[in-house]
This record gives sequence, C-alpha cells and structure tokens, in this order.
Amino acid sequence: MPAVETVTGATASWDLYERGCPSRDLLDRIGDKWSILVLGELGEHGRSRFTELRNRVSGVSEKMLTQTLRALESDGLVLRTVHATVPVRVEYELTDLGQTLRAPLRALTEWSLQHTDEVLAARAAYAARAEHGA
Amino acid sequence: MPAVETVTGATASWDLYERGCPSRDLLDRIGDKWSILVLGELGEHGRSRFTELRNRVSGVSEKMLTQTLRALESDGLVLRTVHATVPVRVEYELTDLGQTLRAPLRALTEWSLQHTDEVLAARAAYAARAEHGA
DNA sequence: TGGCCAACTTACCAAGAGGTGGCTACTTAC
DNA sequence: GTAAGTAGCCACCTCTTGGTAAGTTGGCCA
Repeated sequence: MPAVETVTGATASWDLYERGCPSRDLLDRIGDKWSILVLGELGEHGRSRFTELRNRVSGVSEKMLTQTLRALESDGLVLRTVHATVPVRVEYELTDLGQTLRAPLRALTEWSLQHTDEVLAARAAYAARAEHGA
Repeated sequence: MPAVETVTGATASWDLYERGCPSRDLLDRIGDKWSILVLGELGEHGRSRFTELRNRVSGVSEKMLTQTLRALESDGLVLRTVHATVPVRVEYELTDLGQTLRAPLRALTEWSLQHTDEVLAARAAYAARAEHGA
C-alpha cells in the first residue's frame, strides 16, 4: 500500500489510482468547479475581497463561496486576512503554494476555452448518431 | 482573450466566469474525479478494455465507469470500439482531441502528487489553529 | 440444459451538494 | 429611528451524485 512518511520530510510515494489516496482527494478538491474559478480569479486579479469574488465569479452563492474559500484556506492555498476596520474587510489572496497551482490550472482552463467548439461539435455528432441508431 | 473559430467561421468568445458558459461546463466535466483518472489511465496505458480500466482505477464502480466513458465518448475525447468477437470485447482509447488533454491533465496530477505533503501539513495546522481558537 | 463470460443496464436507496432566506454585529448615512 | 452595507453563519429543503446489487444479451462449452 502507499508508503507515507510525514513530517520528517522523507519521500512519500502515492498512487492516484489507489482508492483512499490523499493525492486523489486533493485532486478532487482542486478540480472542483468553484475552486478552479476562485483560484483562477485570485490568480488573475490578485488580492480580492469577498464581494469582489462573489461578483466576478458569476453564479456562485455566498454559501458556496464561503465554503470554497474555507477549504482552500485550510489546504494552505489561500490566505485570508481580516482587517478590523469599520465595515469589516476581508481579503483573500493566493499563498506561495497557491501560486504554484496557477500554471497547471491555467493550462486546464485554456484547454477548456480552446476546445469547447470541438467538444460541442462532437456532442452534436454523438447525439445525431444516437438518434439515427434509435 | 478566448477568441475561437467555430465551424461556421464565426468567432465565439467565452468567459469562464460567466454562468452558463459552455467552457465552464466542459471544465467541470474534465475536472471530474473519475474523468481525470480514466483519461490518465488511457493516456498512460493506451488502448484498454473495460475490465482493465475497472481494475486499474481502484474504487470505481461499473456504473460510474460506464457513465464516465460515455460522457468522454460523447465529448469526443475517447474512442469506443466494439469487437464482435465471442465474449464481446470493447476497447477504449484517446482520440486526437483527447491526446491534447494529456499535458494539462498531467500537469495537474503531478502537482497533486508533489504537493500532497504540504497540503496535509496545512490542514493539520489549520485544524490545530481552529481548535486553539475554540 | 444450464451456466458462464464481458460489458453493460436498470432499480433502488442513502448521503451529500448546494440553493434560499433569515440572522448577526457594527457603524455610517438619511 | 431606520436603512444600508460587509462578511458571513445557520436551518431548512430539494435535487443530484453515486454506491450496491441484480438483471441482460448472446454465443459457447461441458
């Protein structure tokens, strides 16, 4: 089974294809719909406030945004700073660890933007084939 | 920005941060837990049979595997070939479009494998902080 | 005749995702 | 006095996700 060495800094070898692998869980978390968008936003715009994120990530509910930000914070990807000013101001930004995720995530989002046409066409063709067969 | 040439020749510009954007849906589909693993497997091992995939992607149920493969097929990422041999043999492989996803996906899975330690440590620290605060 | 294989498909059910709306505390502005 | 704004939390409720398990198809072998 996956040999894991923690705090000591020894190497851990994990297998994504094994159930219960923590890397698999992590992958699932960062592959989450809202996580990708929030991380992308923070990557592009830098430090942002809660309402800015809510407005820029269209369609996210406050609950989901809070939940997503909390998870990212607990994973060490996002830093949350509370300013004790008079209307309370909270700012979010990527941590160093979060920064390292920018490139992989951007690769994925760019792929998505660039190949949406092809995928849409493929779906239409697939649907047509299915209808023809039925 | 995302200016894409469609079949008709018209340019479509999509914004991931807009609700209902097809690219966002697509991102969600390929960011799916099982999709990532299945695509990864097909990328590494090449053409594979149903049961091979089921065995190699530990923990996936037949239902989910079928569902995932169907979605990937309809999206034009995976090619499904049925051999009318005696016990029916079905093989799956990446299409050309699917191949273009390998690099972005590998970037993500490698990130995940490489940073699991740090994330686990961050979670522990966060939990400790929360406990201390409570 | 009966059972077996692959690759599903379907029915059923529990858990969780995620939306809505109300509540908070604090202060400034009307 | 009251409304508004910030950054949430909480309870409630619904809809989806996804797991389990059983059925199916269709030649073939004993």
